[in-house]
Amino acid sequence: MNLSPRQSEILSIARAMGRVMVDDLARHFDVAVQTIRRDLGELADLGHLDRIHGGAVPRQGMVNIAYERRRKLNAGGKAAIAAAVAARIPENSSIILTLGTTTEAVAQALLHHRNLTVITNNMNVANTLCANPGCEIMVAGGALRRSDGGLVGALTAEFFAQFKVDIAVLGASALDHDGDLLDYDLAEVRVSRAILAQARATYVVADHTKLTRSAPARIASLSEVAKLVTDQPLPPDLARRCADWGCEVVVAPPVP
Amino acid sequence: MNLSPRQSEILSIARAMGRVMVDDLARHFDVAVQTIRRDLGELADLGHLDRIHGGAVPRQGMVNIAYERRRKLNAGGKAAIAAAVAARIPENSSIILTLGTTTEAVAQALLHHRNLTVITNNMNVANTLCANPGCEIMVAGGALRRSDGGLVGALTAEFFAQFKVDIAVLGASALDHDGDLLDYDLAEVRVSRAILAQARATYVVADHTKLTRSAPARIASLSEVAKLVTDQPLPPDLARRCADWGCEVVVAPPVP
DNA sequence: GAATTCATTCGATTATATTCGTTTTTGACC
DNA sequence: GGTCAAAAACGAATATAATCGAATGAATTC
Repeated sequence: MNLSPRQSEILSIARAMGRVMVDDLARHFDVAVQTIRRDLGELADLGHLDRIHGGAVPRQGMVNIAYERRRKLNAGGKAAIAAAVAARIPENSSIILTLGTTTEAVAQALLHHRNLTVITNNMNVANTLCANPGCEIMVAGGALRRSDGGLVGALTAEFFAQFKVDIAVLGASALDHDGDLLDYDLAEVRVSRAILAQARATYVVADHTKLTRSAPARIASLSEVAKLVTDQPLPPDLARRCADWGCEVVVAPPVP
Repeated sequence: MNLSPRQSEILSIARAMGRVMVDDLARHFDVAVQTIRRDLGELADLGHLDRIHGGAVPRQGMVNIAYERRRKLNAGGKAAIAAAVAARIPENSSIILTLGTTTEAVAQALLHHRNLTVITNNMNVANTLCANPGCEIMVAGGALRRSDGGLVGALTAEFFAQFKVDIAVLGASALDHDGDLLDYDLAEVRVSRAILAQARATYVVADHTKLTRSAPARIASLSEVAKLVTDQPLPPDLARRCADWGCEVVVAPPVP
């Protein structure tokens, strides 16, 4: 999409002033505030600006817009799941955190746990948990994927093979009606499978939006998993299947 | 969640002053103390601050004060060295970047190189080069050291053993008169030695402050190194020795 | 134990998303 | 050129959501 002249000017004003306000811009261009809002919204979608209440600021850094948007998608549900998972991870334990925005929310929720050992192939998780001094962090080696800060590939799987942890927190791109965990990227699936083998218990985190999606590669079945933590009740047939498998389904209560 | 402008400013005030008080901030921004409290609470939840009674202090996680200071120390010299090194790294090549603030400056200077493969055990380097889409990044696995974002340990050394690169850019804590590269941490030294073995050519980066320092562990001798890039001429005896060894000494011209 | 400071709730204000109808622009065709 | 239909841009109205400040009682510091 091309920028309108007004949008270009908004952008240069924003960059020059460090911040623009909706009202000021509406007066400056003599248009309605809704029009300005639309412009700002589009500029934000294109990654040029960040919306703030009442205006916008030029975006600094952060390479990946699509990923930022994914992170905001159902942020409430993810926070709820994260809190529920964190409550089920005891202090003084060792865990693996994998890729995915939900997993990153779990890392946020673990900021105040003490004496954790966290092994992760997610740069965002590592950066987040840096702020928790009571947490030893092992970063898995591998090729860095810009789109989400993930470390993937054969070397990553090998790395995980050297550990054995209490709990693995596994993300997934999709969760189908048969209870299969699915993903888009085969390299990532291999890593996930290696992780599954190295954990005494596996918790899968997946918000309800994952139930309506599909993906080509299969990671595992919920039958191999100890808990599924989600934010809305499962469809009855899947819930029954989980019960048969002994996979505990945790529906996280919303956090206020 | 995105930080509001006020939250960002609170954060930078906190980092600059070492501490912020609720009342002061409320007066400074001309808002109610409850509003400030809310901001501080959110910043604390995000791991940026720690609440104390009446205010907050910056959380020292990865935002290591000592490290930040080291990074600012002789920043000009480091930038000069970085530019000189970047000029000597051709595009379409594979390199290793190790720990150290000077190495991080090199990463900064490589932001516009194309088609690089960079292998690093430095989280800061990885985060920086994320912004360069023409650069494939491999992150070495290992234990994350909060003080400098370094990945160290036996696993890290093993990881590097699987690669062979054109150039390794090696940092060092100290450089003594005999031309020995020294470091404080034995685990890091092991990694550095593993790297030395995996590179067709090694460039050592060390600004002049490293010449007056010492450290207990020996990484290698300059005789094993192709180039030493520094920011001020070496003492004559060391310069002569480097010449004998065939180690080219590059004195980087200051950048304007 | 007195005084701050804090967390929480509530309501008021303001900003936002969304929808809809109007105006303007565009481009194709006669 | 002129006409028309489709598309885009815009503004108004509405419901939703975010922000802020005041009030309350609990927790804390001294």
